[in-house]
Amino acid sequence: MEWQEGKDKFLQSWGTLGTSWGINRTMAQIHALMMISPNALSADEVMEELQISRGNANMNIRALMDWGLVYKELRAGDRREYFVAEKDMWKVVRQIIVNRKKKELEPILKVLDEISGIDGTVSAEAEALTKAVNDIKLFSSKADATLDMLVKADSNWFVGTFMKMIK
Amino acid sequence: MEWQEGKDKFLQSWGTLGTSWGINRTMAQIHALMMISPNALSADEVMEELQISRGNANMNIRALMDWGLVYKELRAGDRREYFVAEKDMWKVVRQIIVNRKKKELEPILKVLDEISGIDGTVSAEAEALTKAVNDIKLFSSKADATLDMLVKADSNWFVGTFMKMIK
DNA sequence: TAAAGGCTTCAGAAATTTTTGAAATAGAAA
DNA sequence: TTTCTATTTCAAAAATTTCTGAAGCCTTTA
Repeated sequence: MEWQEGKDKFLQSWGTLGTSWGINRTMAQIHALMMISPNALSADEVMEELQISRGNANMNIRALMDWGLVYKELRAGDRREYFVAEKDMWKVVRQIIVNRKKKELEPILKVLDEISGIDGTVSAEAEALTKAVNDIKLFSSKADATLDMLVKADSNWFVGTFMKMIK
Repeated sequence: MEWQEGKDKFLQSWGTLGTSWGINRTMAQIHALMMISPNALSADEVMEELQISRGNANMNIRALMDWGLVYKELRAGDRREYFVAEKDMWKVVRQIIVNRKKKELEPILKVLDEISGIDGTVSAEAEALTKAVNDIKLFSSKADATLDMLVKADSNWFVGTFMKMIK
């Protein structure tokens, strides 16, 4: 397989994967492009490579920086900005966990707490709701703790201790 | 908080959560509705409760059955079909992992395998691509193994052994 | 066999998300 | 200060996803 073909296939697949996880195709592709680029890229290079508009490139690069997956790099004597992606997969995944946990797990836990205050003794429906909410709360707080642990753990610890355990 | 208010809040939040994970709002809401319902529901009840069309209800209930999250229940002397959701959170999450792993992780691993066949010695670009692909492959196969383990494990084992470990 | 009740399908409509491109803004160089 | 280059913003357009509703199908009952 040619390099160009492999690259295109990778960018394409990564975009698709992003889509099915609620991340927009372009953001995922920009990240993929930066992951496989040996040097920092300018907005123009991203636009050219992915055939997207300046606005689109700008907004998604910004979003990737907000997620902590891409950093800005400045060059002396050059007014343009360049960008590099975090390339350590473990750090990438950790960063994604931290972000999504904050944006999604925490709000739902808050809602569940509010709901679990209802009186579950008045009807079968209310009882079922209370039970489901409590089950989910229990599960979610365990998931939350597990993710915290994963995030704090470093890659070596994870690979060593955890992978040994599952053998 | 009233039961009705709690229920609405739950259905709404669960729908939103689904959306940010690439699951459509209605499918997530139907599942939520069935999770908190003490008895099996007919398509008409789902339509009524969520104010959606018959076609929409039918398609999403079918999809939930394909995912193994909802079962059909027949009643003697009644031609209608009723549906119940799997209510054990551990089983629900396991089922979701199995499905998404198959639909998303496996295809990407296949693509990565294909790409990793390129010659990484010809340019810095090709080398960077090869390295990134190999890193992702390594990480993904570990994730794959971890998920397999989680899926095979039962809830008690998980809570006991694993949670003890992270203390 | 016909009629009735319920389920499925899918083309078009509606809603939502993403992208464009040009104007506004920022800030460095002249 | 003015000009020039680059970045940001955002309303409108395009693309994509989801939903509707009615026609057709399938099964049971009369």
